[in-house]
Amino acid sequence: MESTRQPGGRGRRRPRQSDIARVAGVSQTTVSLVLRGTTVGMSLARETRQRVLDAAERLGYVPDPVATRLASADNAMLGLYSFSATFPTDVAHSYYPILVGVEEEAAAQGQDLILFTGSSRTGTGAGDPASVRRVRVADGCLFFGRHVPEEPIRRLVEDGFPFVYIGRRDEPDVPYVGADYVSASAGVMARLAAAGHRKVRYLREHDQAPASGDREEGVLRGARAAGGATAGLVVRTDGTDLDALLRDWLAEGVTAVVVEQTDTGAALSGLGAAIERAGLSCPRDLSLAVLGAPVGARGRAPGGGAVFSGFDVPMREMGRDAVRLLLRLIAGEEGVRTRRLLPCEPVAGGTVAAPRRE
Amino acid sequence: MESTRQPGGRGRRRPRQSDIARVAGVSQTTVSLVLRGTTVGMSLARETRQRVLDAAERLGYVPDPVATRLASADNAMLGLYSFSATFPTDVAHSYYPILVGVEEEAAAQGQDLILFTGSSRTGTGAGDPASVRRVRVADGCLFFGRHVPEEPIRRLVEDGFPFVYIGRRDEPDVPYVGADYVSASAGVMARLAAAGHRKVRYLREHDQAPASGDREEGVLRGARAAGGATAGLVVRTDGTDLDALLRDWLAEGVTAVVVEQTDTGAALSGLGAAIERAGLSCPRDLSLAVLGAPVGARGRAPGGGAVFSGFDVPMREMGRDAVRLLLRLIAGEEGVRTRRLLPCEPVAGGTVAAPRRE
DNA sequence: GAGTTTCGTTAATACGTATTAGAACCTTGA
DNA sequence: TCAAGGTTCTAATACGTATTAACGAAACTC
Repeated sequence: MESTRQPGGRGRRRPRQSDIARVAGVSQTTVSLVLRGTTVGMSLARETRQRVLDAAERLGYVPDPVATRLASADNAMLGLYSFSATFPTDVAHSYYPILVGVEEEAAAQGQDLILFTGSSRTGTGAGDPASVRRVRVADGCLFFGRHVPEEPIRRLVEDGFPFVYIGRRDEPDVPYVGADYVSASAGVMARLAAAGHRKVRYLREHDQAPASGDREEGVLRGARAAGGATAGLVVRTDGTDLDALLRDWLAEGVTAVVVEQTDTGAALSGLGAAIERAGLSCPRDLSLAVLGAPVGARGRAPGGGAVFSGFDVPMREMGRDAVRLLLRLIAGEEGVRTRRLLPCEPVAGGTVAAPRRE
Repeated sequence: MESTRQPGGRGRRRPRQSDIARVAGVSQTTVSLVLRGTTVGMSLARETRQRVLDAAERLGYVPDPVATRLASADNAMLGLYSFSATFPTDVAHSYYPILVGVEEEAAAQGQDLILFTGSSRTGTGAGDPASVRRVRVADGCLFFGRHVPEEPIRRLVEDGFPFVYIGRRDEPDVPYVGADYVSASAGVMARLAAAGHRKVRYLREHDQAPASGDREEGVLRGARAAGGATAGLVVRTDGTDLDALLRDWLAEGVTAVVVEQTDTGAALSGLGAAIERAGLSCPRDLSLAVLGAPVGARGRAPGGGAVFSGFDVPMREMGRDAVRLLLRLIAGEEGVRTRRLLPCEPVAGGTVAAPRRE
């Protein structure tokens, strides 16, 4: 690729501090001092300052983020690195609200966002250490995605580069902002028990992410607390025939199903379709609770336009909080709580009712 | 702020090329040549090369991406500036597929994206000239959003800053990648006429964007070509009572309605609701065509799960193509077609049928 | 009026890598 | 023996900004 800074022909080269210096009749150092805000002990004549500012304005100067960064300063840019595609192609892009929150808070804090792309490409591999290292052009970086290579993250920790993970992590020393899936999931089980359900099944996908493990732990904890039967509680959906599963459950006297909500939402949509195919209605024949309401699925519950019962994942707030935490880390603040779990809002919804009496 | 590069106390400084050079007993230049792969005309002794590689391996060298970018005069960063919020909060974020396309192509081309939020740091509005000028931190920039302040754009053109608008623009000298709404809309009218419709109405929102104007022009052109009645063809929805409108249309013998699809999709959803309230079915009682199928509205057509008839806006491809065009502009290529209109895919759909015979 | 402080500015350098223009040495051919 | 050419490497510099040390001039002290 041709150099950006030597555009052939018409296009003017982008102005740098030395250009301003020439126009204003001062040195590059002075320009830097004026634009950067004087360091302690430095003072500049008001008139000189104004001349520099005018020249900068006239030339349309904007600092080069890379050079600024190399000279070791902050450039008001936060990185955003996703281990899956940042903008997923399928409709159920469950991460979208996180982006909204990140953008909101970044804008409010006067930070721009650098979206690091290519993290999902097969060629370099998502966790390619060299790929992750790019994030250093930013002052700090947010990471998200369910599956994360540990090696590059460890490197960043060693180097002392400020970053925050969106979603709970097991590795020590990794700052994160996550959701308290354990409590929220236990709460869902408690509400099912309170509604009278004694035989409940938990449908989750085959997944190793912490977010999945936390939900399962919460469900099991809630089941124990409710004293209900827990044998065979958990079922994974890899290749399962959901229609057969549903029949078996009903035959066994299962009155409620808890479904994990993941990126794809495959388990939920699959089960919903099975319920409709069986000619059943929810919550009349079967109560349904969802752990983390799917973003696009409002009013899509089988057999009506009800909102799913369960809880809401505070994705937007996670995004916002992650930005705030990252900025404090960048600022080098002491005593910041670097591992945070946000509470999930319970959703009463319309897909859970008392079990039908035979 | 603490420097990232001086990890306090024990942590050893990251090795750089000069460290390798010292260990291997060569110059920094040689290290760079070895690690980067020799440039044309350069040759290195196999033995030297190996010594350097060994030293690099032993020291755990990883190139500093910031320095690399500064030295190669290529930040590999494209800007993305939206005149509305980059990540709209509401569900019908019709721009989303554009983002998908932009990210895909940027990743494929090894470019990162800088997202500008409009109101940054200065706290000024989205269209503020000072705000727009900030995009110059990137090598080039993509713009999108229906309503655009012209002044800052003109300024960028003057300065020769490479940028591409996503969506057609009227201003001369503004490179863009848009969709050919005129042809596509005319095509929809032609298909309606071919299906036997003689009395058609066009419902659009009150809007000044080129995308709206193009659709109207296409509809009118298509109507003329079909020789149908065009009097009172166009109706705008600002505050209109859609139920009354619908009644009138049916009384007049209107058999098909063409609806413009915009950001909000208000016209379409409003009309759909009116049709359902009137107890009518589509396409039995009224054919419905949409100019640019709404992203989230698949299977939401009134009275059934049909796909809307009309055309698809190739948003993803627009995003990809815009990135490609921008990179060619940045490279200073000559003879690039800088104003492109992409064809829209016709969608047969299920909401258009032959008019009902009385 | 010599010494000290303060003010306003700049020269020099650092950051880590890429690239260009040779230097030093060796081989070859006449 | 000398010029021509090739091979292997390095010195110097560029990239654009931040920072430190220092300098000249003016203002103050005694």
